[in-house]
Amino acid sequence: MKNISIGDAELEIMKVIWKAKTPITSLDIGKEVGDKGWKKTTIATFLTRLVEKGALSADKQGKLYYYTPLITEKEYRKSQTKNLIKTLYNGSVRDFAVSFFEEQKLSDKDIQELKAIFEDKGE
Amino acid sequence: MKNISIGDAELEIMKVIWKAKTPITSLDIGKEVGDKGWKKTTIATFLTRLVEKGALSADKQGKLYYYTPLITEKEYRKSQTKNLIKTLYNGSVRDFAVSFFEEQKLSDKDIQELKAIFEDKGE
DNA sequence: AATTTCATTCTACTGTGGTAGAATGAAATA
DNA sequence: TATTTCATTCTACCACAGTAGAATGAAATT
Repeated sequence: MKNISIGDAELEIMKVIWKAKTPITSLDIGKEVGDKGWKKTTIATFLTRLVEKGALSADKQGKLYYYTPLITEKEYRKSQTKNLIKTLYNGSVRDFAVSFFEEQKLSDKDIQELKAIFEDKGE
Repeated sequence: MKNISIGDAELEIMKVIWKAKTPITSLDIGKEVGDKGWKKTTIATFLTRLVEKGALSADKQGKLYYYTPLITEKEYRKSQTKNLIKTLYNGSVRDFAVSFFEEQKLSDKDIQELKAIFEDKGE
């Protein structure tokens, strides 16, 4: 469970792959991130590095590689959140949660929803 | 309100300065972070860079510089949290909050405390 | 078969952060 | 005053991430 470090640009690639739900080629990735203006080779570099880091696996099917995530988006979000709490709140989830709710503006509806989650947890 | 980027090691320095509450010299910073095993010049580099980035101000009093934070720890925590939500949850505080509480294990006491905060907010 | 196409690989440049030795300059001390 | 001390500055190296041109190799097309 090593902490893979994924850069901002690399993360955009991961997001596309996560969203795809099924193995995807660099061609399709390129289409998805077209708005970023990245060259094909740039995307290829990101893919290579993500594979090296163990964030993706690459399977050659015929002439193309199909990329599959080795970490789920959920896991990644969780590890990043955990890391932020460790780094900024001394690892105290409680401290984080308290200041989070003090500072973020949540709508009444959001609060209701969270209360509901708590009720579930309380059982 | 530009987003200052502070590295992990630099952040350790910031933490010491935040904790100090009052302007502090690199000498005292060095004492505080002694366990990190950083050389004096390493700490000096961090300080210089933090000043360049606008995270600190440096005031020469007599022969020494006294460093003062230009961002508060609270502001920094907030901006980092906001950034994480933007990066990983499409900017939706609600989505973040929901999955956060679904995944983190909070004690009953923590939950009580959070409920209390909600009550306050609800008024 | 010759040529074009195009994904992948190789190589490389840039900026930033972690790290620190060497040089500097001024105050403290001998 | 000569010397030592020591914070600050200068310079530099490495790793990593962002970015992409050039080379490669194999399939598709002519």
